[in-house]
Amino acid sequence: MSSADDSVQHRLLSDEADLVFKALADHTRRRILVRLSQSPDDAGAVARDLGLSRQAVAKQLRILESGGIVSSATRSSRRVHSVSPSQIREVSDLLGIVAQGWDRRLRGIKAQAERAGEDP
Amino acid sequence: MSSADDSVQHRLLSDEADLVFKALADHTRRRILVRLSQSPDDAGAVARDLGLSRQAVAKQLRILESGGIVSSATRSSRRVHSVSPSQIREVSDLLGIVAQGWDRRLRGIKAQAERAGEDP
DNA sequence: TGCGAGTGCAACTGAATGGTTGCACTTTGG
DNA sequence: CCAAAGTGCAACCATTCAGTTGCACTCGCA
Repeated sequence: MSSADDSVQHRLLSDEADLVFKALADHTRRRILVRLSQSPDDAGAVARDLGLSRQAVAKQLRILESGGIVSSATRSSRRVHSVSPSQIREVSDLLGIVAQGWDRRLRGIKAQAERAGEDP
Repeated sequence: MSSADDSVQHRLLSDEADLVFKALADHTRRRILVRLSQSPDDAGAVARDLGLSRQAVAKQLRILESGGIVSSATRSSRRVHSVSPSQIREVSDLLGIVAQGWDRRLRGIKAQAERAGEDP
């Protein structure tokens, strides 16, 4: 096991990863994400489009923000939320490395795994 | 608004995506994933390593399987679970496109969107 | 033949969570 | 000046869910 694997596994199990994955795990939050990607807006406008209460959307936006997936800017009394792709790209890259690593490892493991299974 | 965006948004909101994201959202499941990536094994062995009951691990393995993230092979009375990277790669690519798309939208570039998104 | 180690299924519990409602506050515009 | 529309905070409800426990089953081996 290389130190690169250690780094990936550590990041996979970090608190930050937990926030990002949890933020992406909910269907409503992904709907908000899609809606926000079309045009940044305040919680009320998003709520009207998705057929939810303003507070429900605000709550989910807080979770999305905690994962760093959306960012907000307060303008006078309004709060405009927009998608910030950096964290999404981070997770994408991380999972890409993970899949690649396991692909490589699977090729090596396959033979001995079968042998060990056939004759333990 | 290209058809590529429609495809990405549809996949982001699909039931399948829901299963995958939910499977990745839990810390214990990611620990199981990491453990399984080091060597495929049965639920009991994983449970012993992680300090959990066998049934708890089996339950999480079922969720991981429903998301297509791990696959299992029954050998006699044992069930050996291993990571299957295809679904992880799928999510990685999806999020990559999403982040890229939003980056691109900020710059107003559309040419690559049509090429990158052939509709299935 | 029987014991140990593996499996699945099911019920239960406690915690987390998504959504609603209600209230108090700030800002804008007629 | 005051109503409309925005904000945050908090309590409450229903549902989901991770983990445990218990039971019945199958397989391999001594």
